[in-house]
Amino acid sequence: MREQVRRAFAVCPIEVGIAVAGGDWKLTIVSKLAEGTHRFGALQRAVGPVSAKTLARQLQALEEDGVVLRVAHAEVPPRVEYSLTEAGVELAKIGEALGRWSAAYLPEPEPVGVLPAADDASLGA
Amino acid sequence: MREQVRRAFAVCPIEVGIAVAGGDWKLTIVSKLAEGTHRFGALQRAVGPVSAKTLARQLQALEEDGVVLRVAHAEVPPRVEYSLTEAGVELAKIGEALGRWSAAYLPEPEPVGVLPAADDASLGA
DNA sequence: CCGTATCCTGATGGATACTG
DNA sequence: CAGTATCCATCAGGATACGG
Repeated sequence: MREQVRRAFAVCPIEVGIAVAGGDWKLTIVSKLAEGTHRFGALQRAVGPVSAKTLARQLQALEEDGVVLRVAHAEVPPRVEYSLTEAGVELAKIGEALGRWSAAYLPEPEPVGVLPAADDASLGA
Repeated sequence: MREQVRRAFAVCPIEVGIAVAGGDWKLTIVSKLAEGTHRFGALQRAVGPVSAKTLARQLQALEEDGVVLRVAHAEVPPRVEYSLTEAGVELAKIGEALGRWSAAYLPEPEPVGVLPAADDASLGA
């Protein structure tokens, strides 16, 4: 378990959860792994615009906190597969809930330059 | 809505949720407010070892993201009361779920200096 | 292919002192 | 009481180059 997580225990369980899941990309990584085992490269493409360094670090942190499982195959070229532990599966559900929450309560900002479609009313009498 | 949140929309809803709730103390603040309206000072004591500056900033962010409601009373001495919006109430539920998750899956680290109780087995044959 | 090493930047968060 | 201003340390995260 990481030091950051250990320190959060002194405060409250919610902060522990934030310490584990709070970093950028982390819950997205977990939600992608909830769909199935991914290799490193596939995961990077699935998650979005995340750098390899950051993805690797977040995966290490998640592994150390018991959320993801890492299996390296001794092959050439190398193949490393990531999946969820039981704790990870449960955490993924919370991630899904958070995604639903933001979709429900935070209106997507209109992209700049996109005008609302004209309808009959806007054409006047 | 804050710029950080706006950018997260380009990735996925989960990252939006992280952008809103991911900061240190934020979910703890929300969970405390779920127990009822708090004044600034009371909230600071309830949350834990958070500095006034950080608490004020997190509250501003949460207000801007539509999670908390801030009501300032024109009195001397000043009185400011914080409470949750409907979105905040829902977010608090996710915070509770995260707290339960960490309590269930992350074993509390033993405080340094505490030794496991000796039992018969440890005394050897 | 799967990372790590290095360097860099900006954001976060605490301490302290101060204001309305 | 409820913050804000300033300074500061730390760290998260990206870019690039390189190693196994």
